[in-house]
Amino acid sequence: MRKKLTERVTITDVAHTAGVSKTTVSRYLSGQYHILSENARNRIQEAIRELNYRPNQMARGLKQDRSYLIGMVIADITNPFSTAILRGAEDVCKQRGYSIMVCNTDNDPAKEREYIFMLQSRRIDGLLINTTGRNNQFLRQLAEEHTAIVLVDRKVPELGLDTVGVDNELSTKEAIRFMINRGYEQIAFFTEPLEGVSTRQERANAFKDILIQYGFPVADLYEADLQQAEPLLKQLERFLESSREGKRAIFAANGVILLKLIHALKHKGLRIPDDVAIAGFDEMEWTDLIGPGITTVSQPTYQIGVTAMERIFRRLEGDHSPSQNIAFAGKLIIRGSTPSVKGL
Amino acid sequence: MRKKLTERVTITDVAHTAGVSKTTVSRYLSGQYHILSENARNRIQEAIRELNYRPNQMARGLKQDRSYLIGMVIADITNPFSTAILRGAEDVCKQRGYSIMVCNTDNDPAKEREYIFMLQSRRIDGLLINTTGRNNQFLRQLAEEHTAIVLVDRKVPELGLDTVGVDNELSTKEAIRFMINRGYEQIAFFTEPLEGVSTRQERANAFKDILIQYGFPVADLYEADLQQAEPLLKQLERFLESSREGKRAIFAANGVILLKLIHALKHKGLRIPDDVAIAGFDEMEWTDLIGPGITTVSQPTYQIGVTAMERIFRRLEGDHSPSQNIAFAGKLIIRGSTPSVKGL
DNA sequence: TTGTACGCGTTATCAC
DNA sequence: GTGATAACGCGTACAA
Repeated sequence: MRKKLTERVTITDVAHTAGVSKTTVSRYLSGQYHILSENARNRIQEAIRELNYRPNQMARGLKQDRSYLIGMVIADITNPFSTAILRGAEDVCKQRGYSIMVCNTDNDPAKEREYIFMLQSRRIDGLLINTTGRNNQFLRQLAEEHTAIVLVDRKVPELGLDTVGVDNELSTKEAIRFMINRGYEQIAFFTEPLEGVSTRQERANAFKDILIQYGFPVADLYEADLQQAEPLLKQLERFLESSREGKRAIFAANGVILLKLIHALKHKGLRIPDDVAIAGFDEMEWTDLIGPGITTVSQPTYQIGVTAMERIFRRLEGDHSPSQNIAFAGKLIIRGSTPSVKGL
Repeated sequence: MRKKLTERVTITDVAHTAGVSKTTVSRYLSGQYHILSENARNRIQEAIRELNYRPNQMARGLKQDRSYLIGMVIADITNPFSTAILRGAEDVCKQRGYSIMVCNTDNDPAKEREYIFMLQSRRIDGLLINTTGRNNQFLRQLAEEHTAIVLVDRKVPELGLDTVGVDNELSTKEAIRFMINRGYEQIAFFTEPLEGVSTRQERANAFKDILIQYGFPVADLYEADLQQAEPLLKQLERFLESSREGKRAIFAANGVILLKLIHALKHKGLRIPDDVAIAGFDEMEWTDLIGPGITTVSQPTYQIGVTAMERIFRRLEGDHSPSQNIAFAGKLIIRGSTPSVKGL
């Protein structure tokens, strides 16, 4: 056992110096002031101040079978989309005395699984997860142990869990329709691999649907793994070769790929929008500063975080209603990267 | 007391189904395989798998007086600088089975204090903090309770704690010297309020020193609170009115103010670098994409996070050597926003 | 209004 | 190699 060089102050110490019992102190700590004599209350308060006592959450948690801990499992904390959500989630947690444990998975199912286990060991009360979709059995397990789980951004219908995100179909259709109306005749949809990620699939499907609806002959859908740089470059070149400048545009399925595409275009010496028009998901702090400004679909990320966390607390408070799927409206922000095509 | 709808699986359950004692299971859990018979080991392993047992970290923590928890207190998790550090810290933690609890303070000392108390209640083993500098007494208290504390980015000399960051003096001087050599005759230094924040002070002082060294008559130092938009705009206008285009440049003390300045310049219809040259701290994902590219001082943020966390673990392992001040070299990344002045 | 006694799930001690 | 037992710090029946 670890040597305690400084003896920690416990509830017993407080009880002693206040001249009352542990029970009374415990009542004080949980705010049951009405059951306490004013005398006791004052003495306890004084003792706590004097001893600098802080209740041990591990002991409380053990006793109450509650950790007051929320796990947040995200693919990449470096992604502004994720941190904005985290920000919202954190604000709500703070207010309630909960803390958030962050876990970064890099979209790696193995890492995700390890984290789920760890969080399970810590007896988290709630979990906010942007899942790889490859650990459903463990998530189900967690849910059975009465952990309140909310899926953020990515859905897994078979799990029947609360979900919070943006309305992908509507937002994508609005954006693509806008581009069609601006006169683009070749519109490419760039996305990370679709497999298993609902968000990407919903956006890709919406893209295809709307193109069909407008009588486009083909849907140029490009999937690229972003682990390395080449796949995206290859796909981009494929598109550029098969299209004519002036009437072509790119739509990026999320902020990460949007950024990489802009980098790639710059690298190839192509101008926005003269050589290629571009737009995509995720408003970021820099999207209005690049070239003529980048047209984006903005998601209410902070609000998503707040809402997701509020659902968790609702569940923790005993709400057993059927699972909800909360989809916020995205907002199309039109900028110079998608001007009307010449001659319209 | 909370009702347990599902009985949780405990070490006792595992012991029963494996037909051994709790002690033996505990030994298994802590990896003392050499003391166990192969028979016992197999049966325990099987029982754990079958029951889906996960050891309760709260109970372990309570017993061992260790939480395996690290607190990370940052001003703004939305700032890429902070998340990159978090990323590094998280990677190191994961490897050791520790978890990180994130706390967002908005640079508000009151919030910071609340978080320190909460983390204290959770008996965190380590703390990585980007402090407001206003809660020194509580940090000292934490340190006395043998929490390993590492200050990130901002120093507080009086606390005598380990510190990890960038070499502000060197980096700033290199950047300003570079701008002087490029021919700028009026260089403004923009920063958030200096008071209490070592990083800002060190950079501001380095700026003044180098200007004096090169015989500049005055050091144009502008402080602006970024809570609202106007103060910065006012300061910017003040500089623009007192300087001539073509020979003037701005240096931003960090990434946040750099971004806001670029926004402000765009808002005022000023071109970079024609009307004003600009450079500043913090390389970000977009700095090479804006206009001719923004000259920046890049900090090894991920490495800072890794290093800070490694120091925490060093301390936890019993290293009692004097506190260190680890300063990484910044890297000047030269781009088009700071061209040579015409006529040089 | 207050206090006694027990248990939460785990590990450490000590004996076998 | 193994196991009984006492703690860790707290909350809560139950009794007073």
